[in-house]
Amino acid sequence: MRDDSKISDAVIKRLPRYRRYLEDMRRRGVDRVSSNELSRIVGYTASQIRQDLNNFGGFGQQGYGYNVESLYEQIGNILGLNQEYKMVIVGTGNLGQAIANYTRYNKSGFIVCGMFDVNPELIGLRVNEIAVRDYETLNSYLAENDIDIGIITAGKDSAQEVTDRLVEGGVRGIWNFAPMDLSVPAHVVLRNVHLSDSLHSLAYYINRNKNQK
Amino acid sequence: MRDDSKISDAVIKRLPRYRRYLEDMRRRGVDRVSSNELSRIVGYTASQIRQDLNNFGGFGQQGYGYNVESLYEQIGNILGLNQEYKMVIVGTGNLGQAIANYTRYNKSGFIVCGMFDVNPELIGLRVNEIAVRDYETLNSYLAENDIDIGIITAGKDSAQEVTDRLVEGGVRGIWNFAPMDLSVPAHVVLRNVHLSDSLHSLAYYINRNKNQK
DNA sequence: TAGATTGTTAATCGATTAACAATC
DNA sequence: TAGATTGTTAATCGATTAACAATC
Repeated sequence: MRDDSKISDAVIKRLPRYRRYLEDMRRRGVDRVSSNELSRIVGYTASQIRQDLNNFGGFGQQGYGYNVESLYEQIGNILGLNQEYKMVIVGTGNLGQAIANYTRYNKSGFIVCGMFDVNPELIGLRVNEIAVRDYETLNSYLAENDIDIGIITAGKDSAQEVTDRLVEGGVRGIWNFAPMDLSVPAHVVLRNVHLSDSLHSLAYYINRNKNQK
Repeated sequence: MRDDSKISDAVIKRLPRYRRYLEDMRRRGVDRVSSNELSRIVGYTASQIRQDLNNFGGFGQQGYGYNVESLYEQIGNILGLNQEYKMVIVGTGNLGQAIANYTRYNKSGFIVCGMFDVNPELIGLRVNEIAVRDYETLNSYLAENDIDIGIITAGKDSAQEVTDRLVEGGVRGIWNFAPMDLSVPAHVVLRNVHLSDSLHSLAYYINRNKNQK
């Protein structure tokens, strides 16, 4: 295995996609796949697939290809999906609930342990079987529980303040849905989901297509 | 203005981000900005900012920089945010509601006109002031209304079927939240928000950081 | 005019693709 | 063994950065 820190983000972002298709094949009972076949399915070139995988080691076998089950597992290991991650969600609106729901159904290692909100009407309610706690208790909750990931589905105005508390509380990663850029120390990982940015770029291509007609 | 079709997606994805910061400056009453200042704020190099903008024309002025208000407007125009987009949401769970909510508050040109679901308990309800309609009526609704964007917040299993109906109904863009890749004809734009992929890549970096300590 | 900063060309860097020897 | 397909090096392509002449 190479020095992981040199592997580009572009490669890392493709891994979950490979894994998604391998999961599919695995379920369908396919047990081997060549980089060429995989290429046709996932839409990257066979060469790129081989390059990507060889950043982490030789998972294939000449003349045979890749074992689907094994490659699926290996990619999971690379991503760290063989572990559990404890998460808290700050902001219990529809988006926060949607995420809590999703991770609950989709039996994965990402476990929502706590949900927090400032709204007194929500505090104490059970959302998706998880009690909504008072945001004021977040600090003490983080002190008592070893939380890996903080999910920010709170409003833009409070997002940085929430972030600071989460970082202070020892989370190692932040998944941000607020439409702004947060600052975090270097040892904390930040991943943004900027929905409006995504929608705006969609608008661009819609117009481009229209103009071409 | 150059041939838009040659502009890379990387550039397009940066535009909403520029615009976001310009909006901020504009609100704070700043009226000019140099590529150097902008660089410090948005985090791309000044060189890249100038390159990006010059794909679409010369918006700056030598010795002065860029006019904040004007550049903000121009980027909006490039993205097509000076128009309105009619949207339908298929799948009225938390995620669908979150999006309906967001676009309603955030006074933009993206208007949710209809929401659709298969669940009889939801049909007829008003969610965020928009009536939830029977999914079976989607075809006729699309025939009668000129819808630009279809938002897929339905489950994975129905996502492709929903897509086909939306395409058949004449939408020009699809914003997909289902955790799978859809096939659409070339004239329809597809933008995916693969939340689990995003979370999985976050997991990778969390582990990398941990291992480095 | 002098200083500042753009627009744009040229240089560099990195990522993707092609090619092929190694080997199952 | 012959055929297939990987792992890996080399070539290409594209995107980012640097540099600077143009010009406000």
